[in-house]
This record gives sequence, C-alpha cells and structure tokens, in this order.
Amino acid sequence: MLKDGDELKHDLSLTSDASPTESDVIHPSELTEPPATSEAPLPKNAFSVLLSSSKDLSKKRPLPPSSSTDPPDPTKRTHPPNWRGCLLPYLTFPHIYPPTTVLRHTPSFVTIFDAFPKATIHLLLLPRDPTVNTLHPILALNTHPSLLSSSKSEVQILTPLVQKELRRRFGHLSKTQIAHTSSPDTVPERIYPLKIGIHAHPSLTHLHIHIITPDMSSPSLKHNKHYNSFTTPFFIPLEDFPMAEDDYRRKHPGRDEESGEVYLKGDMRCWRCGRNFGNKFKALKEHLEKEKEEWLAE
Amino acid sequence: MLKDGDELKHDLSLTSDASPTESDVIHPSELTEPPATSEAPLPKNAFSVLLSSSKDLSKKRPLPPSSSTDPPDPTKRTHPPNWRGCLLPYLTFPHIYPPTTVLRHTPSFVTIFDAFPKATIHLLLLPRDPTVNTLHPILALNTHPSLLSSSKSEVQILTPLVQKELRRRFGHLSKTQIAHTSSPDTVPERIYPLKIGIHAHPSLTHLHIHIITPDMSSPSLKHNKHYNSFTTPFFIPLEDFPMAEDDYRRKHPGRDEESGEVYLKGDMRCWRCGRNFGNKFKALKEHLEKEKEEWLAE
DNA sequence: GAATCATAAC
DNA sequence: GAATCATAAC
Ligand SMILES: Nc1ncnc2c1ncn2[C@@H]1O[C@H](COP(=O)(O)O)[C@@H](O)[C@H]1O
Ligand SMILES: Nc1ncnc2c1ncn2[C@@H]1O[C@H](COP(=O)(O)O)[C@@H](O)[C@H]1O
Ligand SMILES: [Zn+2]
Ligand SMILES: [Zn+2]
Repeated sequence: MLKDGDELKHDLSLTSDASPTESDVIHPSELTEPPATSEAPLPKNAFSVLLSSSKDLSKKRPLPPSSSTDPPDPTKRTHPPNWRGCLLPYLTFPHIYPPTTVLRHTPSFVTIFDAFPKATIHLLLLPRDPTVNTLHPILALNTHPSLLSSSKSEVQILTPLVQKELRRRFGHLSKTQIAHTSSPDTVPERIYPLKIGIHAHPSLTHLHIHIITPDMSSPSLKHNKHYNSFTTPFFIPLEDFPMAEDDYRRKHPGRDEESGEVYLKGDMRCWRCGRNFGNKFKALKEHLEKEKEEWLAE
Repeated sequence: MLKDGDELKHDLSLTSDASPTESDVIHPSELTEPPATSEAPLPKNAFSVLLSSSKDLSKKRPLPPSSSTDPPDPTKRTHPPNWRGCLLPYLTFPHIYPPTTVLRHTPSFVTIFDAFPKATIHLLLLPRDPTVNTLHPILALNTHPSLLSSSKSEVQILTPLVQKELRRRFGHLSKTQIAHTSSPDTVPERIYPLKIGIHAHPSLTHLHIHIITPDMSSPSLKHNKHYNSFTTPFFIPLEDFPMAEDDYRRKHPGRDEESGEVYLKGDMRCWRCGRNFGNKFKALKEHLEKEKEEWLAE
C-alpha cells in the first residue's frame, strides 16, 4: 500500500511529461464545498462527488453535454451488454466530462471519481496507452516498467490533491491538524493514509488503479465482496510492483479461481481495530461509521 | 388518508383519558436539533431518530438501560424466532426506552419511532389493549368502535407534534412557511400532509398504525414492496374506518393472497407526479430525493 | 419485519 | 461492475 508522504513525493510542477489541459487542475477557487461534519448540501467543486454513488445521494452524476455524437453516460445502463468496457468513454473523451466526474487528464492518464465510491474518497487512475491498458493489471504492471513508473509519478501528483481535499473537509475534526493550525512551525500537517492499488481480478476491462481512503464508509459499499476486495490480499498495493519472481500473486488468482474467491467470501475484519465481523455486514457498516469518526479525529 | 388540519383537530389538553407520564411530552427545550438542509450532526431530542434506520446512519438505536431483567432491544436479532412479536417489549415496558425510541406513552397507547423508517418521519402508534391489539387490524378497527375512536383521538395529539417538528426542521425551506413568518396574521402556517393508516397484511403481530410523511425518502426504504406498501391500496387510511359493509378490503387481502401481492409487486409510481417507474427501484429512489426537495419548498 | 446469499440479464 | 428478484433462517 502506497502511503502519501513516501519518498516519491515531489513537487507538482516537476511531474507531468505534458502540460495538463485547462481543466486538469483543481483551482482553489473551485474548492467551495464547506467543511462538513456530516455531508454538506450541494457541493460544486471537482472533489464534490466523493462520498457515495450519485444514485444513492440523488446527486446525479453529471452527464456529458448532450449531443448525438457524445458517448453515453458510462454510469447509466444504456450500453450493456458491453458493461465491462464502461471505462472506455472516459479514456476516449475525457474532456467532455465535468470536473466532478473527470478530476484530471493528461495525454497518459485520466483520473476519475469512482461512480460507486467505496469510501470517503475513491478515485480511479486510468492509464491511456491502449497497448497495455487492456492487459491483466498484474501482468501489465509487472512487465511494463514505463507503465509502472509513469503510474507512480501520476500518483505523486494526485495524492497531494487528495490530502488537500481531506484536510479541507475534515481537518477541523483532526487533533493533529488542529495542533498544526495552532503551531504550524512545530506540528506538521496531518497526512491521511491512502490505499493505492489494483484488484487481483478486476471486473472492468480497462486498467484502473484505485486511490481510496481506508475508511470503507460509503453508501455504495453494499456487500462483503465490496469490503473484502479492498481489505484482503485481493487488493494489491501499487508499491508491491514489480513483484518478486516467486510472488504467489503473479498467478493473479481471480474471483473465478478458488484462491481469489476465498478472499472475497471470507470473514470481514475491521480495517482499523481488526475485529472479526464474520458475515455480519450490517453490523460492520455500523461499526465503520464509528471508526471513521474516530479516525478523522486522530 | 387522514390529513392534519382535519375537523377532528382539537387541543392537546382535551385529549387524553389519562395524564401522560413524565416523559410523554416533548418539551420545547428538548427540540435542540438544528434545522437542517441535509442531515444535521448528532441530534438529541425525541424527534431525532426520524430519518433512516439507526443501522444505516450508525446512530445506534438507544438500548434500554441494561440489566438482566430488561427485555432485549427489539431491533436486534437477539430474540427470534419470535420476530413477529418484536413490538411487544414497547407495549410492556414503554418507560424503559429513551424518548428517541418511545415518543410518548399513555395507559392506552405507546407511540414509537419506527426502527426502519420509510420516510422522513415515521411513527408507529401501538394500542395497548391486549384484548384487541393482536386481532387483524382490519377486523379490529372495523368491529371495535372504542379502539377506533381512541386511536383517532391519540392521532389528534400526535399530528400537531409532527407538524411542529416538520416546521422546525424544514420550515425554513418552505415558501408557505416563510410567507407565514413574514405575515403571521394573513398567511397561515404550512400544514404538511401525513399518511396515517395500516397495512392490509402486516408482518408484525401487534396492531400498529403508521404515521408517516408522504415523501418515501429514506435509506431504510430498500425495495419495491416497501414503497408499494405505503402508496397503493395495500395501505388503508385510518379515516376509512369503519368500512362500509361491502368494502372489498374487509376481505383483508394480504401478501399471501393474490389481491394483496398484486399491489406489492406492481409497478411503482411516484407519489407526487404519478410517473411510472415500473420496477426501476434505484431510478425511483433518485427521483424521490428530488421530489422531497421540491415538496419541502412548497 | 430485516439480513445474508445466490442468480439472471444488462 | 450494478440492479432486480427469489430464497433461507432468524
Ligand atoms: N461507469 C462507471 N464509471 C466509473 N466507475 C465505475 C463505473 N462502473 C463501475 N465503476 C467502478 O469501477 C470499479 C471496478 O472495480 P474492479 O473491476 O473490481 O477494480 C469499482 O470501484 C466500481 O465502483
Ligand atoms: N424492532 C422494531 N422496532 C420498531 N419498528 C420495527 C421493528 N421491526 C420492524 N419495525 C417496523 O414495523 C413496521 C412493520 O410493518 P408492517 O407489519 O408491514 O406494518 C415496519 O415499518 C418496520 O420498519
Ligand atoms: Zn474497528
Ligand atoms: Zn415524481
């Protein structure tokens, strides 16, 4: 798991091999969503669709500008049976989506807000190179060093944006961040841990790297497989690539195979205190809300 | 459907045949939950558990004071297989529950907050007379005039409490209520409609009369049968009692019989605009959020 | 009634 | 992947 604050961190201006397009950057003026204890009413900035699916909150995922040539909203059930390819429109036409859907795009990457976020912040980093982005992610990241290094570089641009957004929304609840505000010279800013990695057996075709807060507290988290896909070895941190030659995960056990299914169907354990909830999903959800609150207060 | 503002309305002090116990009345000082555009953080008053199930929001339904002789929390899965009798503890020991669970109790009635509210406000009025409160509600209300009249009287106590709570939480969003605030002498206060009645075939043994706002917007509303049970003739308004001798509903068609199941399994139509959503439950939910907002703004 | 689990069809 | 529907077991 790649935590923010690692040694890879460097300045935003040094990162991109091509200038981000106009809508790539989150302007401070866009960050108008007020800090919230619970959820705030209608947010307006690029980090606004963070919690819960648009469907759950009736904050409809903004549609691309309507025109007969536009691709369909990838969220709507309008273009199955090709649902496995539903990330393709973001890769092909990133510019037509509002910043509440596409956070940032460069010639090499598109970063979107997950349409069914499984935690408070949940982004998907999509590599655009069509020669590698439909390979199995374990294979792709193990055998294409340039993909791996450019992905890690892009992550180093994204994590500070996420940190900033978390501090803006929740910093006032954080003991550390409050101490920092009082004594900026002696107390460093809070650094929130992030989980960054892939699923051992993704359902969607196009390579996507999850960037997600660890709280697992979101209305779109609806069953045990959702939870376990981020909290067991089914989740493979980006920092684990390239894998050792004998890493057992190179077999990329998937949900169709015994070893992958075992993770998804196993007992659920709290990410924070380790408590085993067995298959009691509702009880876990309730517990996760409390854990989130305590975690934010750290 | 019994709407507030009907001719039965009269003063609270005239209603009860026995003085409510100490915790029966909502004291204005308890109404500390701030008016909310979305949901407010941790409310404290008797009208606090209104929206969504405790499980959904991690606002745990308060347990009765723990002691070996206390009844179990009716919400917990601790005392099946007798789940059909889960309302009994409220009837037997109303005083042990906090006012966030039991809103009010008299010798004749206990009024609770529905543990899985299907709308913004959802109360259950429970008649306590054991000689009638386990009869089928259609039979009981048709054949026991004193049960019917006392229930209607208790409703006349409860509806002003609900009106007050709705105005407190949402009045600032209401065109009518805002106009009233500006011109109290010429514009009357907003009266929110309430649905008051029973299910044609209840699942729980003890007679309960639903008092519910019409919005059907709540996390605990989870499938089409939930929705249709309040928006089709499966829902029988209290004001329809006593029924005409030839009222077809005297047959009390239930979910086990064709006629009742037909209502629950039929297409879902928006309570406000009539739009038919077929079996598209998620689309309906999204729509209901918007309708609630517009409705509150009236 | 709620909740977990499985199954089509998209 | 999401969503609708059905089914035990409480
Ligand atoms: N149309 C969509 N737009 C954006 N994200 C999506 C869409 N459909 C599914 N997702 C997300 O994509 C991820 C796919 O999961 P996985 O293939 O297991 O890595 C999940 O987190 C989904 O919530
Ligand atoms: N333990 C409980 N405490 C309070 N309300 C409950 C409990 N269990 C179920 N309910 C509610 O009781 C109602 C029973 O529905 P019905 O029998 O169809 O009228 C539903 O609205 C449930 O949400
Ligand atoms: Zn925990
Ligand atoms: Zn409507």
